[in-house]
Amino acid sequence: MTKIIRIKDIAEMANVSMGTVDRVIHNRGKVSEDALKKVLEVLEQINYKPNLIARTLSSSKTQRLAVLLPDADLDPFWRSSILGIRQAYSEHNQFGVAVSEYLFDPYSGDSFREQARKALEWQPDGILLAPTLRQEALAFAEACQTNQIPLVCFNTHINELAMLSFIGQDLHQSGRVAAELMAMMASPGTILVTHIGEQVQNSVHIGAKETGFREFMAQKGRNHFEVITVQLASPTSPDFENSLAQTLETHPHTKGIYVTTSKAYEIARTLEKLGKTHVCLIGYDLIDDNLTYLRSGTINSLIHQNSDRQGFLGISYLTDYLVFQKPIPALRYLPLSIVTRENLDSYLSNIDFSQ
Amino acid sequence: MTKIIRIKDIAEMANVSMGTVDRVIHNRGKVSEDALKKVLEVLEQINYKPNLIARTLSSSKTQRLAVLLPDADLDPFWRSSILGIRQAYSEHNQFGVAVSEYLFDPYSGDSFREQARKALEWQPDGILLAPTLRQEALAFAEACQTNQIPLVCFNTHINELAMLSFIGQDLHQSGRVAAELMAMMASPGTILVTHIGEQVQNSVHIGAKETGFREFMAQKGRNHFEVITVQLASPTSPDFENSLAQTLETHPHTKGIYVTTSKAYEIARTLEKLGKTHVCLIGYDLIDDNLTYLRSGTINSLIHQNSDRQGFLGISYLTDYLVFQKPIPALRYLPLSIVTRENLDSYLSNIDFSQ
DNA sequence: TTAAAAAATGTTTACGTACACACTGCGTAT
DNA sequence: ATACGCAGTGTGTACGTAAACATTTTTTAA
Repeated sequence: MTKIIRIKDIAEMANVSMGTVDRVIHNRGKVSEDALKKVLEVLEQINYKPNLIARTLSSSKTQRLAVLLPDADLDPFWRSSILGIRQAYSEHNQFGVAVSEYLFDPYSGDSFREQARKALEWQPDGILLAPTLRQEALAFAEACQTNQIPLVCFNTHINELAMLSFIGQDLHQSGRVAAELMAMMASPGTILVTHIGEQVQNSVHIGAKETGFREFMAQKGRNHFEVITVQLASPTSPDFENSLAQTLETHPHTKGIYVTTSKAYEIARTLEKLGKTHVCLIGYDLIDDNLTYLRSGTINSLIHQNSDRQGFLGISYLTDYLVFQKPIPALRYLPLSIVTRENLDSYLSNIDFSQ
Repeated sequence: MTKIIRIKDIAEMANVSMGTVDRVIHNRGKVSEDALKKVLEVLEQINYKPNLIARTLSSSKTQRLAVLLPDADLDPFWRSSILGIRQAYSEHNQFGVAVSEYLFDPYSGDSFREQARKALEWQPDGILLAPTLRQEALAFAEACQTNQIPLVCFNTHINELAMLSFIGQDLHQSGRVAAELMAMMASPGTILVTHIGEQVQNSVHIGAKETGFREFMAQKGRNHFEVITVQLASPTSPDFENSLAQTLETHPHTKGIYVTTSKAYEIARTLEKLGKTHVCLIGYDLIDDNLTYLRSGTINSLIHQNSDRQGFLGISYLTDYLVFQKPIPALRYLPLSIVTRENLDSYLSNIDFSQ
């Protein structure tokens, strides 16, 4: 059992005071070359590990974490992210972190900019961002950089955006998983890749999924499946049902539908109305509406994006970085979880992510 | 921002000293009814949350955690558990926990008893146990109870065993998931449920899986599948291959094999030799041998028991309980993760479980 | 009734770090 | 010569809790 080495011990070894050692460790300057050298030598030699408990207790400054993500009332997809974030907060607030949520309309640049402004106004020490809007996110990231505020992003990866860490999924591979499932479950025929009233800014995000899906199908399903991309109207518009019904008429051998977003329930609802529930339907995310149809069997499988975990890890990473000054990974891909009727509950029962 | 309430504040509010408050909080006795009442009233009123950081710093006693599980060299299944345990250790040792591993031969009661003895000899403050051997585990749990050492179990649930917390999976449901997958992937015909040279003590453990599997098949696959249970020789014996070959001859319409343990690779190897790789093979756990055959396609799907996470959580729970004196859940079921060729890598890349 | 024992209560210190503050020389400006 | 600034250094206190220790009050026994 190696005895713990304290700043006091280092000071004694280097024949200086604790204050000097402290200044060296934190690069606060005001140290003579002579003393600096002596302290560094000792540090080198003994591999000093600061006691994070003591450090946290001592500098009991609360770290402010601003969270910037779409309003779950406008898109239920984000509900689970929020849950993960709150869970992380409840576990970490004892370490002196404060979390403030800024919710924006995922399709409004103005809304984003306003919330971003408010977030910065709060003078946070770290920011967790869901960069759904490309241009706006880039501008915001730049603002963070000039203000020296560490930024962690989740869910949507934007290449050029400078950030401390990204937490999300491999979208390309996620498309391949969907295709694999489709090949397992659907009979040979036409497979639709549907885009539902999507905004332009999501194109990269969704494009990767489709590429992966088609890649797998080209390799493994060539002889059995014909993949066709269709654009449907927005579910809020009255045209939605018609556009789907018409598509199914145009492609009478449709055996499967891949929905690249969390909106599979919209398709499921319409399929049930049209009496076409035999079509194999694969979508994303364990939001309530999807679960209903997964349970009823209209949705055959969902790929779980682990958004809850994304949010949880986002806060955890920022806490580790700011409070404990631990290194955090630049990229964290979460598992591509396949959810079916039978293993659904085993995912739902995990409301807690600790660890 | 609600100001933090310290013991000192409580003492002032109740008109007693800090010492008295401390005694009340920790039930140390030596407090008059009068004072007790006053303090309890204040505590009731203000919902006191102790500062765990300060608490840990103050009582800087190292907690010793003994881990008792099978030797991964004797059964590779346990390798990932160890990884999770070590990961948890590396994240928690800053809070003053020491972890010592005691590895036993999973099929030898003597080996277990010896390691158990050594573990207790070390005088641990908490124990993490994989109770693979029923009788021995029960005896050990009793010893823990008389010694007042908190016990957390993982992987194998034993009903009558008194423990602080269990971490594992819902085995019955896991069988259902396997059946669901089988129904998706296999053509109609005979499905074998194989038991490979299993020991008697595992019977309960494995029985639950088979029951779940059959339950699903009875409900959903009645018309397509015939489920037959077969007992194969141990893979270490030369009879193994023969016993499988013969079984396949006896059941010529075999379209799927469900292996209730992590030994699917043994079947896969033999299937490849026999040239019968078209049989749909479903097993458990991401151990290296299994991965090879999952990648080659001979194994169609694996159910991931998240053993790494089980180990990680085991240590985390004990740390929370002993160091931070946090309440921990009595039962924690982990997700029944479905792993296929396409989402395999997304599971493997998650070497870190933090959070 | 009083000394001793026991119970109750109060006070102090330690945990390891961070940081404000105090102090020491030394050179420069007044 | 005295005051001042300044770099370098050392000291003290706070963070909130736990636990050892010291003191007071109450109870018990002779």
